[in-house]
Parts: sequence; C-alpha cells; structure tokens
Amino acid sequence: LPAGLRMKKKVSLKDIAKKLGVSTTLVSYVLNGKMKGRISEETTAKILKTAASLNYRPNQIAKSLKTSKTNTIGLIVSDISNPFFSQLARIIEDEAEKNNYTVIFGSSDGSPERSQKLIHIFLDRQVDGIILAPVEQAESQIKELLKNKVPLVLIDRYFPEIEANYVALDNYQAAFRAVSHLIENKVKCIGMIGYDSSLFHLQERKRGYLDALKKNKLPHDISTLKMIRHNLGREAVEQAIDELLNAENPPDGLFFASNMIASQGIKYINTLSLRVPDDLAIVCFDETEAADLFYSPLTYVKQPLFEMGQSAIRILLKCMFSPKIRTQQNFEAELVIRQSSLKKG
Amino acid sequence: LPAGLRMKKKVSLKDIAKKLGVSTTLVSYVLNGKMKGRISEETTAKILKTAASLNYRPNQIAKSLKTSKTNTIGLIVSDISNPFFSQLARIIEDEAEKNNYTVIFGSSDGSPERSQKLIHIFLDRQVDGIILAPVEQAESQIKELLKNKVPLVLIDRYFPEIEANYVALDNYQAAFRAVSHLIENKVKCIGMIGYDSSLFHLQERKRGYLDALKKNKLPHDISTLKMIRHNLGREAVEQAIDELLNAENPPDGLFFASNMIASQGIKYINTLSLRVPDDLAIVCFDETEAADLFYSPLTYVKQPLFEMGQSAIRILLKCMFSPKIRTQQNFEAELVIRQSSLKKG
DNA sequence: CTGAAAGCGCTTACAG
DNA sequence: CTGAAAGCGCTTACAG
Repeated sequence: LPAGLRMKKKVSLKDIAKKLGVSTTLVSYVLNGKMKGRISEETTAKILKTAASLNYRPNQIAKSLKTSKTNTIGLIVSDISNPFFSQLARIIEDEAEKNNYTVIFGSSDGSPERSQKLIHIFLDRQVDGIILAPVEQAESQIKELLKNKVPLVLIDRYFPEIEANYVALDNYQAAFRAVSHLIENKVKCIGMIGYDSSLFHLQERKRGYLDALKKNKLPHDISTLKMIRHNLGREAVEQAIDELLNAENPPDGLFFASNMIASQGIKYINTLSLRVPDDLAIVCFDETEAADLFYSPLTYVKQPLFEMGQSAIRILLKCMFSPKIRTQQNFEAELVIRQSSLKKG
Repeated sequence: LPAGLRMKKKVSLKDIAKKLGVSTTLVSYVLNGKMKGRISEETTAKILKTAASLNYRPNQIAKSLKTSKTNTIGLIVSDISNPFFSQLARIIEDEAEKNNYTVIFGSSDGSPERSQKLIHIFLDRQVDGIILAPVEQAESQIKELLKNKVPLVLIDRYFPEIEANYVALDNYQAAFRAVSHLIENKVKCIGMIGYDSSLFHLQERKRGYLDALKKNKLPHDISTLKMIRHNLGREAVEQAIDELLNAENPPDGLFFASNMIASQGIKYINTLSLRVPDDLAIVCFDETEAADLFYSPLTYVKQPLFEMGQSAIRILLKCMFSPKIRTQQNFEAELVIRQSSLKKG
C-alpha cells in the first residue's frame, strides 16, 4: 500500500461531476474560468458551490502530466546553509511565488557528481526551469541542459565560453576596487586569501587583486596570494594567515575573497595580538555578521543580492517563453567602507 | 504553446517498447527491476541497453500520478534566510536525499495566511508529507492536516494541546538553565528580551526565565521583561534595551531569547559605553557569528540542530507507513559558556 | 451551452 | 515469459 493512499482520499473533478450529473469537461472549464460566457450562469454557480463545499483542490500532478508544466523551478546552490545562498534562496522564493512557481532546492557542495544528480532529479520531476550555481567541471552538464533546451539561468558563477543565461557579479571590478581602496589608504603590501578553484568568478577576483597591485606597482609575487581548497575549511584559512604573517615581508593588508574565508579568517585574527587596521588592514567579500561585530568593523564588497535573485527568476521566465533570447548580466558591487581598511598612521 | 513543450521531447517507455517491438509492460518491469527471473535475460539486456542508449529517464510526474507517491516533502519555515532555518533545511535536505526524497520549501514569515497558502500549494502538489514550523494561530491548519491524515511533523514549535508529531527543544529547561547560570555568576538583576508571541516555545522561554528568578528570589517584576513584536526588528530591540538600561534599577544581566534578538541586541550594545560582562552579563539563544566575534564572546544556548533535523525526517517517514504512531521529542539544549556571562568582579 | 473521448506517461492486475 | 487493457486525475479538440 503506497504511503499516499493512507491519506484521506481527495475529491476529484469526477466526484463533482457525478454529484451534479454533469461532465468533467464542464467542471474543468468552470473551475479554470475557461469558456466564460459560454456556460450557463446556473451550472457555473452550482459547480462552484459544490466544489467549494467539497473542499475541492485540483491535483497538480495530474494537471502537470497533461499540460507538461509543473510550475516548479529547481534551484541548485553549493550549500543552502551558507547565508549567501540562503538569502538568495529567499529572494528567489518570493519572486517565484509572485509568478506562481514553487522552488525545489538542492545543495551540490561543490561536487560535480552531486550537481549532476540534482539536475537529473529535477528534470525527472519535469521542472519548468533551473537556476544553477555551477560547480567546477560542470561545463558538460550545462551544455547538456542547453542541448535539451531546458530553461536555465546560471547564478553567481558562469563559464565565459558557454553561451548560457547568467546573473553574476563583476567580480574583477569588485576585487580591483576593494584592493585599490586598500592601496589608497596607505597599505603597502596586500595579501589575498581565496579559493584554489578554476571557477571563473574566483579567477576574476584573483585577477582583480593582481591587476590592482600591478597598476599601483605594489609587490605581487605569489607569496602574498594564498589559494586554499574549498573543502578544507577553517584550518586552511588559519594556516594561510600564519604563512602570510610569518613571511619575510609580512603584508600590512589582507583581502578575503569570500564570506566564508572572511568569517573564518576574522575569527582567527581576533585571537592574534595584531591590531586591525593599523597592523593589518582588511577588506572582504560579502556581508556577514562578522563584518559588523568584529572590533574593527569590516570594509566589504556588497553584492546586490535582491537585484540578482529577482533578475534570475525574470530571465528564467522570459527564457521559458522565448528560448532564443540569451541574457547575461554582470552586476556592479558596492564597496561598503568601514573601519577595518582605514589606517590611522 | 505551454513552456514545457519547448523543451526537447523526452523519450518515454513507449518509445523504447516501439523500437524493440515489445510491450511497455515489459519495459516498465525491466527498468524497475520487478519480475526478476521471470523475464528472459535476452529481453532484459536489450531493454536496458536501448534505455541507456536513448538516455531514457522516467517521468516522475506520470509515475506519481499512478502511484500517488511523489517522493517529495514540503518544508515550511518562517524564513529560509534565517540561519537557524537554513541550517535546519540543509540537514533535512541531506537526510531526505538519503531516503530518496526531494524537498520543496516555503517561508511563512510568521503569517498564518502565508502558512495556509503554502500548505495548500504543497498538498495540491501531492507531497508525501510536511515538516512545519507553525506560526501563531496555526492550530486550525494543523488540525485540518491531521484530519486528512497528512503525514506531518512540527519542528521547533508545537501546540501542547494538539496531538501532532513534533521535534522541539525543551525551551523551558534551556531558558531556566541559562538564567540560572547568570545568577550563579553573581548577576543580581536580569532582564529578558523576547518575542511578544503566544507561541508555546516562546512562552516556555519566558517561563524558564521567570522561574529561575523566582527560585533564586531575584526581582522578577514585569519591568525587566521586554516582549517585542517579531516584525518590528532592530529598532524594537534597541528600544527595549534602552528602556531596560534607563530604568531606575537597571539590570546587570540580559537574556536574549532568540538568535535574531541576540544579533541585533549585541550590535546595539557594541555601540554603547557599557562593558560586557562586568557592567552587563549576557546569555542568548542559538549559535550565531555574533556569539564568536563580539569582543566578549557570548554564552549561548546551543540547540542540537543535526539531531533535530534528522529526527524530523525519520519521524515523518515512520508516520507515512505507520500513521497511528505519535512521536513527540523534546531535545535538551547545551549551554555553551563563554566570557559574556562571567563577571570578574 | 454541454458531453464523449482521447491522451499525458506511467504501473499493474489479469490473462494466456 | 509476455502483452492488452484499465486507470491515476486532469485538459481540450471535436462534435452536436
């Protein structure tokens, strides 16, 4: 006995039709507001009344099978418990709901296998479209989706060589600006801690950092740039900070290239004796509680999450109806300047 | 033309059957691994091969319609962007996936109307069960679900007078212990900031606070207890703190009864001249980044999120197959003691 | 203005 | 060992 059958039997169109001695066709038309004016007021009224009294609710699964439309969007992020993605998820949920869509979600944890599995699960469930924060090596998955004409919007990340819709940040510009800001504030040597990843958006942050250094003729050898594996977490961040600070010429400024790195890094720095910003100035990516509560409030790169989430849904909907249109949006970040980047010296 | 039709036509059982000149029955049996040993190896092999070569993927919507099982769970929280719920969501996602379930989610924002709407949307989609963090005035919604025998587990909150499954914290005990801890550490007058809500779990936090005061013969008049409306946010928290601190006998200890209140409260206190813990000792509910990074790391009530999330799914699954069993779990919180509650004086 | 019928893509009892 | 047929709950072209 399938689990579903234990639930109370739901009333169907047929139940209403039988009760009134009319056809299901008629009931369907009335309840969907179709054929208005072509159905007598009397039958319309009695169908509506009976439907209400029986607490009729249409079975969306049956509707979906017939119409090949589920009004469901699949959202794949790295990790729904990462505040960056949970905030985005909330915005996407609200915008989806306005358009009568429901969101199913999954966390890929940066694994191409998990990502692929989620894509398949979502497609098997006939989602009307997918919003995807792609992982490394996801190129083939994306190409497959495009080949099958699945409405798709990449979010946060994209592959420049793949012609997919996307909503992203101009990460190069954001990093360039953040690091330039440190330089303008008398920081002489700037370290960066980022993720050791081939993902374009992370490469762009690195490029922005390096270009800002080069343009200002600051040291930019590999020793001030620490790339850590995404899955190593806190210890890796701490080790990177140690290596930077114990170097021959330790940096007097630091650029944390993600919210997680910033959060972990700042907790570690909090345990050290050096003072921010005078011993070490800091800028980081993304808004976190850490940015507010650290003794020296952090200067950070603020992404326009609301606009990005909203835009992702709008592009996805557009794409469902006009699959030929390709939309690629790079948003500007805002640099929110606080104490952590402003040396007094 | 419905959006779904723009996608590439998917291959169906019938396509495989036609190509091989066999019945869809046979194809269905083979691909579902049923009737093992009763189907010739030869046909089994050729069906599997053709299915693979055609990239066949079963249409879950059709399967669901037939079997009345969607392998989908509806998760309704207050706000998916609240870290408490996004962490829970991640745990639920993982545990659901292990059991071959997908999660659709929605945020009720504490509104009974939104909650009701989400419940209806999820039921229309024939979810196999619902995990719900109920809002105020949700009693009738829950009763309706029970009446219809919808597998249901309440999470984080419940109504003691309603006989539903739930997974929750022993909030009375947690609050009692947190406040007692302050008293043991020489705090003489303790204020509380909580939500002005009839929800049982919040009432329990208040009761735990008041009982700890009473038991220790500390002042427990209404003036040290500030209840704020959930939707007022930061300003309300700040105002409550001001009122407490500007009172005739200002408290030298504070109990923040939720993660949001703690986060907002601590940011405000950070701007004041008083020192934590010596001028004002603090304990709060839930783990937040604020707890770690505030200059005086916060003592907090830690909820066993993993166990709670995992348990919610397990109870839900059990409930699908044995609807008669009622499981109600109250978990013990752990009090994580840090600097903010330990006065030096 | 209304209804009989086909069909969406599956599963499964039944028959042979 | 295999297939024809019914049916899950809808929608909708067609006929009258």
